[in-house]
Amino acid sequence: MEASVTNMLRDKGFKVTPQRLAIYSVLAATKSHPSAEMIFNDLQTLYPTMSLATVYKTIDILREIGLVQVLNAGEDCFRYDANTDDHPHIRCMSCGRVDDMDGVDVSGFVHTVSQTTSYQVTGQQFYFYGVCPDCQGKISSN
Amino acid sequence: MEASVTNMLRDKGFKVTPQRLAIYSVLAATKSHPSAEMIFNDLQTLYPTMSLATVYKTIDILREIGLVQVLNAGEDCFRYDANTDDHPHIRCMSCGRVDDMDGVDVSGFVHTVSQTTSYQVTGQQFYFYGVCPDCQGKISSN
DNA sequence: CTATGTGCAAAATGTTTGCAGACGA
DNA sequence: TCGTCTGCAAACATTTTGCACATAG
Repeated sequence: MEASVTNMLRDKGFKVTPQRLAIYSVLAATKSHPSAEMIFNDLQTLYPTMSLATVYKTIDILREIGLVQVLNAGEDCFRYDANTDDHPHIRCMSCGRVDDMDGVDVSGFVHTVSQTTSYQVTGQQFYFYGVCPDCQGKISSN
Repeated sequence: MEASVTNMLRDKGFKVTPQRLAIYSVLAATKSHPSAEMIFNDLQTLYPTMSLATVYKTIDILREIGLVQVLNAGEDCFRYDANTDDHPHIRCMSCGRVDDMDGVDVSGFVHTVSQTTSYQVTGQQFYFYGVCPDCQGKISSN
C-alpha cells in the first residue's frame, strides 16, 4: 500500500516526501473521513513542524492522482477518504461523525439515473443523514 | 405561493418583511440553485440596501421552517433550492451549473439502503457530476 | 545541482455575529 | 409601543497563495 503511493507519486512526476506518505497513511488507516485539520492534528506528534498548507497541497495531489476522494456531507469543511470505491456516506446529525455505507450496490441506481439525464455522467456522491447507533442510545436513555 | 410564505413565517412566529419575501421569491422563481451571493446580486436592483447578512439569516429561517433545502455539490459554498422534494442534483464540471434531475424516483433506492444501515435515516442528498449538454457541444466543437 | 516541496505568514473566501437604528404587528 | 429585524462592520473558519529555505532525485 505504502509502496504503491510511492510509485503513484513518482509515476506522475511528484516527489516522494515523508509528509506526503504520512498524510496518506493517516487517511489509509482510518474510516473516520478526517478533515484537513483532523489530519493535521493527527500528525502533530510525529511531525510537529508540518503545516496545514502542506496538508492541503498534498491532499490536492492525492486527489489528482486518484488516491483519495473528497467528501462534503453538508458541513463547512471538506473531508477526505482514501477508499475511492463508489460508496454512500452517512452523517450523524447528533454527533457529526461520517460513516461509510458498505455493502450497498449503487451501480444499478446510477445506471438508471444516468439514462434519464442529458448530462454525460462522470461520477456521483450519495449522502445520507440520520442518527448513529451510539446517539440513538444516548437519546433514548435521556 | 407568496401567501403561503407569509403564513408559514407568521405561524412560526417570524415577522414578514419585504426582504424575506424577496429572498424567497428569488429562490422560488429559479431552478439555478443560487448561492447566497447570487441571491444577493439578484436583489441588488430591487433592494440596493439589502445586506448579505440578511440573505444568510433569512435562508436559515426558510430552511428551519422547511421552505428551502440546502445543497453542497462539492463547491466552496452552499446553494439553496426552494423545491424541497427529494430529487437528485447534477453539477457540470465544466461550467459549474447545478441542475435538478427530475423524474427520478429515489424512494426504492433510499428504502433499500435504509435497511442496510444501523443508523436511523432521516434524509439524504444525491449529487451527480458530469458534463451538461451545452458544454458537451462546446467541447466537441473545439 | 536543479526543480520541486515545505513551512510560515498573509491573503482570500464564505459565513456568522454584535449591535444601533428601523420597522412589523 | 415592543420585540424583532435590518444593515453595517468586525469577527471567524476554512482554504489558498507567495515566497525563502530545504530537500528529493
